[in-house]
Amino acid sequence: MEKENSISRIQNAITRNSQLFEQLADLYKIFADSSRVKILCALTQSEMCVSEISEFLSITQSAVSHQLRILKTSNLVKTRRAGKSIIYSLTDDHVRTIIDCGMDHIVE
Amino acid sequence: MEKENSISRIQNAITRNSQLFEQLADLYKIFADSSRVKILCALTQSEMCVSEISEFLSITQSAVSHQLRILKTSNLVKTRRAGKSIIYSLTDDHVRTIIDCGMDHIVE
DNA sequence: TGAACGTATGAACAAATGCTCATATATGGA
DNA sequence: TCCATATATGAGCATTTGTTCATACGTTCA
Repeated sequence: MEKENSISRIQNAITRNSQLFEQLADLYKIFADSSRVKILCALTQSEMCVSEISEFLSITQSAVSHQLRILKTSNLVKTRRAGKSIIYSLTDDHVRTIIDCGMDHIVE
Repeated sequence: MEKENSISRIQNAITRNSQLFEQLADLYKIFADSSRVKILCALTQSEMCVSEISEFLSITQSAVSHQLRILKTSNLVKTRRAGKSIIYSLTDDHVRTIIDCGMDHIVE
């Protein structure tokens, strides 16, 4: 009986927060691609412009731009113009935390 | 110049650990679906059998089973038989940590 | 052993995803 | 103003992914 109630509470929490889980899944979707993870990880160390990222990760400039757009739309990175280049950097430290969190699990 | 070297070091680290980023992305892929996140979050609170999960999340038994297989293959959940039921539970606390980590970002 | 229940699984299909290619936009310098 | 460089973007395409449906497998109990 006690377990029943407990589970009911969980169910309520989950159905009530269904939208929250969508958001959570959407956040992880962003990290669920190796190109994006590499980009984010690179930006963890230093801000970079598109061509730098492209060269270092050996990914097409177009592909990098496409991914950066996703990252920017999600507010994980921000931009600043410097002449002809556009320099990307992390919006805040959450990215670092999330990556570290995943790394911890992998190296276990 | 100093920045050049710094970036080179990052590049080396990234290309050398390319496989690591694949793994990281693969890990996040698992959390990148709302059904799986819900399942994992439910299991965060209590172990459950398939039909319980199915009922609580309003997801088909078949769909739940398919997702559970993915979670088990990834070693995020473990199973134990109890009569006709198979009871699923989290393998360890990493799942909790990762979910919390993402939640922190969302509620910011 | 046979029926009922709980779970797993394969095939098929629709939707989402990430890349490439071509091209557009924007900036700086001659 | 014209050209080169840097970045963005749309269309097309192949791959991946999650669900459904049908069915198989496994356990319990009469």
